[in-house]
Amino acid sequence: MTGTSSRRRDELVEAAYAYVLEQGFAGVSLRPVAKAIGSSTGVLRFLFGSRDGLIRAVLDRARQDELSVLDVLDTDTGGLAVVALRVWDWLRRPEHRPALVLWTESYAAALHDPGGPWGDFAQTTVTDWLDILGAAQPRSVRDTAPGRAQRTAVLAVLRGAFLDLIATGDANRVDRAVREYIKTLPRFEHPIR
Amino acid sequence: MTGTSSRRRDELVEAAYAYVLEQGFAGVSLRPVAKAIGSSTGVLRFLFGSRDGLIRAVLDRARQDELSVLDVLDTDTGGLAVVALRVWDWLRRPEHRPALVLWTESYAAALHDPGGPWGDFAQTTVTDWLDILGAAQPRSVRDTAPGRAQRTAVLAVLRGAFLDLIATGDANRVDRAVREYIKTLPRFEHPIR
DNA sequence: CTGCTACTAACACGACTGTATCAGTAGACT
DNA sequence: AGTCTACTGATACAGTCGTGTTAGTAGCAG
Repeated sequence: MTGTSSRRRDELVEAAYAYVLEQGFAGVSLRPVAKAIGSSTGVLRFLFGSRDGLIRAVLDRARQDELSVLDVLDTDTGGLAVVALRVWDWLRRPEHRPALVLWTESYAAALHDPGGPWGDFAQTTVTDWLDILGAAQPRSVRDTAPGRAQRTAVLAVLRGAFLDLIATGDANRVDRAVREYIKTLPRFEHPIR
Repeated sequence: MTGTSSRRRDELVEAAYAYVLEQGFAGVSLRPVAKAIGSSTGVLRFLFGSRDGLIRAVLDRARQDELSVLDVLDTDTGGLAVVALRVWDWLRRPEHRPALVLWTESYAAALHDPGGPWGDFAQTTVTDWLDILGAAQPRSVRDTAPGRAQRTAVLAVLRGAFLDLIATGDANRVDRAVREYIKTLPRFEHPIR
């Protein structure tokens, strides 16, 4: 009954997500969360089963937010370079900063505690994005080692760049770095549908 | 008296560092740490002042470990491409994985809690490494916007790549991505001493 | 009305947290 | 012998943690 969705549960996940975006996962304990979102530990435990259940629910909500980039992506046109640029334009927006900080925290937590509520978040988020980028590569290279290496590099630049950006805030320098890297990619390739 | 170094303090920092490399910073609480390293909460508080003091000491130790790459670096020869490759050869070694996981955790923690014991770790580690990479660039480009963008991209690739590596363990794919990226850098430039 | 579902409120339990206090010891220096 | 420094050990306090329990309500279906 704890994984089931319900009206109230959805509301509380949304509120808890907003709370965690501000406070981070680290400091999440039931009582403060409950107080902040207008609930109680009893209710949270009823709806989510446990603290880990709540964290899993919020993490799912965060993942869903992360994958909202896909709405603006359209991997069928423009090839890897254009898609990479669209992703970057999403990543660099200041309003996404809290989500990226939270992403970083989740990634780190998953790395040294794979048994925790984060599960295989780190591994999954890498392969998910590699798949997304792969969809923008021409069919001829997509399943080759060079093709995998290329999208791996693109992902690495994007990840490294936003890490830099959220730490230093130096948008000009980082933005320039990403754009000049993307320029080196083959442009106007499009995958065959 | 808490920041002062002493024989016993140094031993305990070393032991605590080893412990944190395994357990991560998140789960660090005084009693378990003390027990694991053969000490007690009273002693830890005497030598480090507080839990935050202990964390700062361990983080300092970790930073010192991270900067041990400099011993193998020699930014005076080979230019940015060669230096980047040397850094990558350090990052990709399996025995450095725990340190990189810890680095990621510290970075994330510093991002959403700049007032905590991590201080400005995230910002500092970026600028430190940009400086290191900058030292490998020719003097002619080092202080230009394109030069800064270039070392920013290099750092981004390295960071993104090891994030990928420690999550997926797919050494072949990631290694190939990094090497092929580095190939696109101007080679055999050396900075004027 | 009954009964069911979804949800809420209040309180208690044992474990664990960082911090505090204070008496005590081993070793070196004078 | 005296004193100082560095360190140890034990115990205590107040607070927070996740979890458990139990009783209760509002709304709707029959």
